[in-house]
Amino acid sequence: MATTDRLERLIADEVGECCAGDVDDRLAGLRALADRATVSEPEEDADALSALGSDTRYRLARLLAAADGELCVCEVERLVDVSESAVSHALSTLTDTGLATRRKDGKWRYYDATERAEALLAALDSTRGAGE
Amino acid sequence: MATTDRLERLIADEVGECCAGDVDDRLAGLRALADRATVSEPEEDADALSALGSDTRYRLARLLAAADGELCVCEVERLVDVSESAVSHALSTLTDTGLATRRKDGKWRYYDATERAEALLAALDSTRGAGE
DNA sequence: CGAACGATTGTGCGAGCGTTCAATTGATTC
DNA sequence: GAATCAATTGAACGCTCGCACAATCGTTCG
Repeated sequence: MATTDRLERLIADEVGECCAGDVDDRLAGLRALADRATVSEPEEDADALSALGSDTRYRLARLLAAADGELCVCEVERLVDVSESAVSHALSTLTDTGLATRRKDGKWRYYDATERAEALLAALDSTRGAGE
Repeated sequence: MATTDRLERLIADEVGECCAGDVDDRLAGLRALADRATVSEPEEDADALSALGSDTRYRLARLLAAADGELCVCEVERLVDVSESAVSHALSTLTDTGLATRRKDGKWRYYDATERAEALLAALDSTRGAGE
């Protein structure tokens, strides 16, 4: 691990003085913080977020969430201005990352937004324009 | 706009028969859906999501949210395994996308998670592993 | 079976992202 | 003012991602 020089100076700046014990305490606090910040499946989370972070996938998720039920691919396709292939790719990604569900019915495929997608979009809606 | 052939066949499959009025009704519904799915600042949303979608930025946001107060860059820096510059870049991106706040105090810079970041992380936590 | 159809999948290319390295900015101290 | 220090910024590299195009899969119907 790196030197504790800078951390030592930070503590000295903050509380005036600093002894070795203070540095140890701060380091222990940081380790506890790291533990607290650890979640079970961080990659799943990041995958879902970056999936929703693409324009077309974001729009598709909005559409699926706004619909009061599932939508057929051929319906969604009319509402975005990308190719049919791109829509299929995007919906597959959303499904793989737990943001949409897929149901087959004959030749048709129906998609719907999952609880997780709706929760993320709701989180965005409830904090829009909030500076802090 | 493209042909309505496929949509017409979908409606015929779903409800047995289909007249021109049915197609028009469905199209009107889809247009209404598109309106409902439109939000005021979609790019802001997508920027925030893709910002959180990067591994290091996700970890940093988790740390800031788990801390009960602001953190100095030199503290955060010890908790991730990337360069100091990368941490700075990541924190700047989080700040630009409304997921973190920056405060200057002398030589030191303190960052904190915004309400928006905490809402998104909470949404992920509350839906972890939920297949839907 | 073979044709028609909805949807998916693979490929290739251009654009954008994340990282490191090097240089710089602001602020503090001597 | 020069030196030191915390942090930021810019440039460049490598890599991934999103899209369109073409081919393919799975289903339905004659």
